[in-house]
Amino acid sequence: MAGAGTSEGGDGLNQAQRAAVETGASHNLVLAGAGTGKTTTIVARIRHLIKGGAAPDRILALTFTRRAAAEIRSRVQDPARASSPVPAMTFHAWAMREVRTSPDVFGYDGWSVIDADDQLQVMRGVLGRGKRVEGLKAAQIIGVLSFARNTRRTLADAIAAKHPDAEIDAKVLGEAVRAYEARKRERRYLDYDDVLAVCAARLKDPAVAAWVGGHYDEILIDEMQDTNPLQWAIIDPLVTHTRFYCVGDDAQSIYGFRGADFASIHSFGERVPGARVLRLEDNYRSTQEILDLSNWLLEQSPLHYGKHLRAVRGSGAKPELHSFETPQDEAGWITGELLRARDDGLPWSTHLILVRTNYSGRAIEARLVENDIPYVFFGGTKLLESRHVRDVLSALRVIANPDDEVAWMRLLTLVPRVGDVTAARAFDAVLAARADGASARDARAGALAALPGWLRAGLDAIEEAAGQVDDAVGRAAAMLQPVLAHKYRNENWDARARDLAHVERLAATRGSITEFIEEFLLSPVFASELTAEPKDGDHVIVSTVHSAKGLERDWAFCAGVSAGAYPSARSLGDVNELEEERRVLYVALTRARDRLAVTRTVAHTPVRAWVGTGASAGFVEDAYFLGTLPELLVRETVHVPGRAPRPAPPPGLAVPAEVDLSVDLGEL
DNA sequence: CGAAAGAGGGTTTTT
DNA sequence: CCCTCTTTCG
Repeated sequence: MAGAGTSEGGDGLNQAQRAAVETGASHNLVLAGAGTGKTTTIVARIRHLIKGGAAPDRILALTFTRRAAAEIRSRVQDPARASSPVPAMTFHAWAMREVRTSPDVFGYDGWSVIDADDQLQVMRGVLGRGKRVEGLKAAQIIGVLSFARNTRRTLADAIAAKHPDAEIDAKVLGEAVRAYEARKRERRYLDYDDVLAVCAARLKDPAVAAWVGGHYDEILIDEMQDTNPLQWAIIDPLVTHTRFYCVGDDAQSIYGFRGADFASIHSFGERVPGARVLRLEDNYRSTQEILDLSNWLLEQSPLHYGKHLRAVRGSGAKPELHSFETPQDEAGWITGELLRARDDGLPWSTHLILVRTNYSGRAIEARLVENDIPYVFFGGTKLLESRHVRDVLSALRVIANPDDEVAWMRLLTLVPRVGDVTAARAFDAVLAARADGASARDARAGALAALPGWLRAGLDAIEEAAGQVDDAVGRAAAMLQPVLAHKYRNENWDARARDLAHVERLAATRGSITEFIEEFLLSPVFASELTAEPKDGDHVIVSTVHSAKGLERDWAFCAGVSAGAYPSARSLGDVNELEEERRVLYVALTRARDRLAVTRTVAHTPVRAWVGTGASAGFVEDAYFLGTLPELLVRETVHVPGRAPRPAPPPGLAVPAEVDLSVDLGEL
């Protein structure tokens, strides 16, 4: 529990925390450094409001990741009193809930939410054969567009920010973007940014803002430093209609890529008139040695965070720095430490393993599976992102929304001997029949006549079961079972089939296909949550640093802190990106309570780089964050497996002058 | 000629 | 693992 362990008062809060919890100002910003009890304070504030008479459903806690939302929900829930749960959810989930609950206010009734993969398909569709515009691939265009929308800048500005070196004609790119927007509208798709944008646009109407704001006594926002301009556009109009209680730390801003500007938290007072700013500065989480290393990292920055964490708990063991030859050795050593700790009687929940990328997490995941160590991987592959689940859901989607082109194309190309061309023809036939007024079922009967009968029969069966979503999922999985078993025959089909059974179970309580898919999209379930131990069982946590904010454990292993990774090579040349990388590492280091083990591969050679552009550019002798690490701050161990010296050959070995290298031709 | 299968190359971070 | 390009198959 963050922030526990102080002597003042029976509620476990220190003086600064209590002041923050009981503040009477209408708007508040709590600036809280790592480990100072940020989540504790939010949770205590919510309890305080409820104790003061607020109805739980008049309080709203907004977060940026679904993990953080789950954390708040579970900690607010008082086991003693079965009060109705306080809504804690991501910005996106809340925005969508508002839109869905009040279609007469927001519109967009019957539109489908699409995720990044679907966006990509739509963009590819409008790009046509070349699949590129101005040298940018579909994914890059989506990226620029999303950056523009989240930062509320023009496309041209976003291009300049994201691709400063490329010569891109914004006009030409703009046409591709317009085509993408038109296609989305035509198919009634809302992408993630649309969900926020719809909300922001409608809240501009003061009557709508008053009405929405009137639903809440107080809106709490976790990790305020990650708020981007699009999200501010939702907050701003509500400021006069409800109270805001925001908690954040500029040193932990790591969502710049999504448009967050960590400096915006400094102007909170001007943006939100009458806001009181409170500070939490005592770290209750870590030992001083862990904070010394973290403080040192931040002090190397040209930016002035003005942070110096002080450990209330006092002194402990020095952080460890372990160097290995390969990532496999690294993963093997971490696994070995976990097993050793288990033998010493420590529970699996002692440990947190932090990785920079999903990709690098997989190597560790594999070793955990190998050793039967129960774990949950936050930020790992989401169930919905796996291909087999998308395959099955495509069958549900065409029932829920017969115009869902992406789903139709995916479903149809699953049929043997059907590729893009045949599928597109069939989809056009569906559209044409529907335009003539045919029912969805009749449209399918005509358009799919030339395709195998199981597809039509299967879709009809799914439609009949549409009210029972788990039944519908089961029918879709059954219909596709033969083709999927073939498609994934060399790719772990058995495990994938089990996933599909999980999806069926998840669907059990949902009211409609649309509701289920939307819930699944906006609050994704991680694959490992289902395949690993049950949620409440004792387990190790593997997490990307981005998903780990707010998490803490007795031991933390920060893996892959190698030269070329911190900072990553692609961030060199941009001070802002470089500093965000620094903050990522800072977040990682500050997760540990007692033992911090930083691991890395290969011997360090200095990474020299130019940082910045124009007059502000400077040459950095060693960009690697740990390149200049003072020896005193860590205990370093180099794990290079000693190569066993080869014994000398026995004396007098006969060496042939030549070896016969020709192949035996056999009988010709 | 379109579709399927196989080989090779490359990966940020989240909703 | 995921996407793309190339080769092979029907």
